[in-house]
Amino acid sequence: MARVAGVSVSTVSRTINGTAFVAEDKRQAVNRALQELGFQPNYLAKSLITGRSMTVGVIAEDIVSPYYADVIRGFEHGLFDTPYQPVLQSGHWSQQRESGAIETLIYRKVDALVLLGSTLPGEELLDIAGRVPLVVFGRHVPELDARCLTLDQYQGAYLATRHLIELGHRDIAHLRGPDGQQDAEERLRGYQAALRDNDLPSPPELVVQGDFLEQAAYQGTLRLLGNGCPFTAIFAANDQMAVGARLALYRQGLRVPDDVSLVGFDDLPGSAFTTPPLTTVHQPTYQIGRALAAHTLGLLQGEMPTLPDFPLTLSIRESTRSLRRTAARRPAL
Amino acid sequence: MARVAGVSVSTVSRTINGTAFVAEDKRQAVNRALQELGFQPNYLAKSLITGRSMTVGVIAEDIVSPYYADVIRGFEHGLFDTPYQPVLQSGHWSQQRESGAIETLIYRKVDALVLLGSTLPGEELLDIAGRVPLVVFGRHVPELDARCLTLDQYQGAYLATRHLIELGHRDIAHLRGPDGQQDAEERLRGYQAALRDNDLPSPPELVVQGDFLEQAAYQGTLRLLGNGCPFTAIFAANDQMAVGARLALYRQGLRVPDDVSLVGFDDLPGSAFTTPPLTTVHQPTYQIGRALAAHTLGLLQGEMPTLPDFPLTLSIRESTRSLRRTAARRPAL
DNA sequence: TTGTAAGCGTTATCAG
DNA sequence: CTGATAACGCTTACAA
Repeated sequence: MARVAGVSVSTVSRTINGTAFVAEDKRQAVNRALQELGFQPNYLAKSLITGRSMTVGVIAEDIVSPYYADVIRGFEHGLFDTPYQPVLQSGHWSQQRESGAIETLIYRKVDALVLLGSTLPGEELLDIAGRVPLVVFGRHVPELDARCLTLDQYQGAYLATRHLIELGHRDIAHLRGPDGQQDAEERLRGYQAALRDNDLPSPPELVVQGDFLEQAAYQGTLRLLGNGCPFTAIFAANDQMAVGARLALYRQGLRVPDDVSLVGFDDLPGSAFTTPPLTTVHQPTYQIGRALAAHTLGLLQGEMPTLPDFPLTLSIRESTRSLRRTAARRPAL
Repeated sequence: MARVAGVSVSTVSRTINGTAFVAEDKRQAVNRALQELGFQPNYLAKSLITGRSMTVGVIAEDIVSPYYADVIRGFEHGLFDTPYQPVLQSGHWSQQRESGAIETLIYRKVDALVLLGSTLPGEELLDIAGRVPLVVFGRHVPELDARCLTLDQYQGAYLATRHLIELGHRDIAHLRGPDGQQDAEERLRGYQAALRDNDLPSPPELVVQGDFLEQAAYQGTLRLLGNGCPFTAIFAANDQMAVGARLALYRQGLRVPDDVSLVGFDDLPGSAFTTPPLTTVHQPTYQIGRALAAHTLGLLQGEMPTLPDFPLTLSIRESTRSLRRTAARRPAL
């Protein structure tokens, strides 16, 4: 390449990277040779010496999940027109897979690591943060406070439940997420707090276990309808579970929202198009993705950026309605 | 590292990679030092010399789309327990973005490239195939026949339409995908062929334009209902559009399947849980992902693997019903 | 079996 | 402003 242009390799490097002034004629000669050979510098050699790979690793619990997918989209957009490239990997909800993915990405010399959800213990995350700039979403580690973006799940659940209460519902069931999962626990607490604050009972029979997926919510709703404890509304711990519940209600001939009001959590892309469109707690996933990207970029430039706060809001659509216009009743089996 | 173990760098390299026999005592010394220092070889230096990065680039039109997400999941699973790592990028349905993503990945020296859908012209793909082992899904390029995995969209659409015809429907509308998009055109052709083969009319007013998204399908269905041309069934070009149509019908007080039967295409993860569960053309996306992974692996090992055939099947659920049990009628406005 | 030394393709340093 | 030349951290002949 340098030979074709008739200059030294250093001059080629300088023209390509604009690291120093190069005389006009030499520069043109280099550019001509560049064109002619379709030359591309070797990224590996470059990174080997600069010590930076210009990539940022992103590990999502599950790339398939529409929830994380939207965060990823925001993150990607945030990195457009930036010299940095996102490199995605799945954690597959497994500590082992997640550790593996992290090691791989560090091994590949990513300049920063972004975790979209994490099943790893805090100390392990702390250890990783010592090896590579780390940004975490959906998981709070006290020692990593400035690098963790979390949403107030408790508040979101409280909002959702209060909405139902304000509509006149008194018997509100909850389809909860997996046992021990941080978000699931927070959402349960928010639900319970809203009931308590309004002097409403919260019988344990009205809380049924789920795993954030449709199938379990479907089954759970059927059990709920069968256990003899009346209710007029359901707060599902996420939209996928709300969809499962909605199908169970449909199969039992119960109308939403006429017979049972239904609220979800997440506001997935599809939730505005369920029948009826789902009232749900909106998570600004795309914006979160962009904020994570901006934060990472700042970190990479040696700044000490801070993460913004994202309050959760309620998207009120058509799956909830005032109880005052319909008689409170136990749904028919 | 070599100093700590008291051996030469070559011996370290040989123990790590098992490239040659190393005396037991030295090997142990090396392993001890490895542990002690938490040493990790530099991937960049290694790849620089071996010329292989042990990564395979995957570019999906849209990582957010549940359709591609499932293919990706299959692909990732297919690469588990393999020295190869997938590296994902989005093409964002734009030729420019897609080209950019491809260049980046080639620049990063991926050992193979997998395209999940592509908007690029065939000749460009051909050019890329000359630079790096290429596997393409959802796009057929004659010169790259052995590397292209495509599904018979025509056949799938034919199946869906014939199913409706067999149920007694005669006036079947079609919500088509974007103009010029290969799959969309094939599905339209399959729909038209099924009608023709059964001596059914296919008035152009019953075909409305869409873009594979819910919103346009919603609007399109409203137009369909307003244009005075009666129909008893809708074949949507994909599940997302079916969902949009279903909401429009709901808003107009039309029941599915009682008043209008509805068929989708793709069988997305959520389509089994819409209300009612959607009858749709099933694409074995996860299996496809695994097949693509196996094929890529074969290619990387210098084999000449062939891609399997995936016939499309119909998942008959609850959004379609026989017209014989209900009077054929023009849906009320 | 092991060590030495020559690269891999860049950028950084330092004379000129 | 430009050209040698030394790294970067590894693998792989080639010797020993």
